[in-house]
Amino acid sequence: MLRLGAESGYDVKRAVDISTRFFWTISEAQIYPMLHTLEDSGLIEGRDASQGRRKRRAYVLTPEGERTLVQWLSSPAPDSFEVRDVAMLKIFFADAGSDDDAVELLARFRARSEETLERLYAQQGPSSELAESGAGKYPELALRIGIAVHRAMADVAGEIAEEIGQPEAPSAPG
Amino acid sequence: MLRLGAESGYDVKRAVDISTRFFWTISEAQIYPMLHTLEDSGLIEGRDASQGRRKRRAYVLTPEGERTLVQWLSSPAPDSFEVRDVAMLKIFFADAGSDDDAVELLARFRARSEETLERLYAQQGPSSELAESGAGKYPELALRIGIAVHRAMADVAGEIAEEIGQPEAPSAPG
DNA sequence: CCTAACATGTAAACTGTTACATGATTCC
DNA sequence: GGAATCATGTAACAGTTTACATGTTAGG
Repeated sequence: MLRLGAESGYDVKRAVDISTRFFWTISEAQIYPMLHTLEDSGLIEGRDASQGRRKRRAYVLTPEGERTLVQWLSSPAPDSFEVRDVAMLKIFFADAGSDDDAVELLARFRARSEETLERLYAQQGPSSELAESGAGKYPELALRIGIAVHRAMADVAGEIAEEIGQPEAPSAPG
Repeated sequence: MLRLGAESGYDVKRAVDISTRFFWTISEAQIYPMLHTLEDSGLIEGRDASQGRRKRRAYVLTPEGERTLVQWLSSPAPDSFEVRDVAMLKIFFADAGSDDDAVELLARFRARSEETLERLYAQQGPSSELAESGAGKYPELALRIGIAVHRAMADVAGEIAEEIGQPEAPSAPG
């Protein structure tokens, strides 16, 4: 994030909240200790950037930090992928309840993705905070992947809810 | 999982590994203490099911456990959704490296989803472990959502990789 | 005979969150 | 004057994983 224009820990937190948070979150309590650790290991360098009495520390990547970042990008180690989704869990175990309950579950699942999509769409285009930060092209491509994923989730949830609502091959109505 | 046919802690772990693990994982070290906790609170009931000298404890849901499960399914509390994906993070920060590195990143991202898809497809159909366990219809629908998500990820990653490989509007070839 | 699968458990370590604590500055 | 935002930090807690520890049984 420092490489993409963030200077302070506060900046980093804000950047994460509007960009990576759909596939990686952090809390403030992690950031400040981590900045100290990174500075101690020489990957970033901080300088005092206090404005008047408000204290502030501005960091930049050191050449070694930049190298380490590039190495990490091309490291062949398997990239861990973890999902923890209570909504999916509820759908999985929905046989315990009624079909109506399950349709409700799927509706909520879908609504969640639709809401996420709205926020993701808002980040697209040249006037968004993401584009204006001049971060490069890859953050926007990551955004596109996020949109594709939530679009797929919303669509398939809608499909399934409809199928449950009207069971297949009704045996002679009336 | 006890409701879907698992009896022992070992059964639960196996069931998780072949079904929910794409949206919820657990380790063995969580299961056995949790089974004790659930038994203490009266939601499940265990009996000794040792076979010869091999000790084994078989659990079933109590009526109260069943009620609690159904309540959980219909509880209106927001369902937390967390993703932690190192591959997405690398794509997001790929401006730090070369386009070739990014294409490689996307290829691996895609391959990961394709591999996951193979395992998910293997669980579909009437001869799969999932279907044979007679768990009901919702586990299969959850599976369908997983397939849709990974299908979308693999497809969009392929698209993007192709776009980077051949930049748009080439200015007079040769 | 040996390996894989069945089966249960604990201790230590690690990661991350929530809540708390403090204070400055800007904008309405 | 008050709320929102900028800004940094710590302590306690919760949740989870890794590594260890142990023993049985079935099948090649």
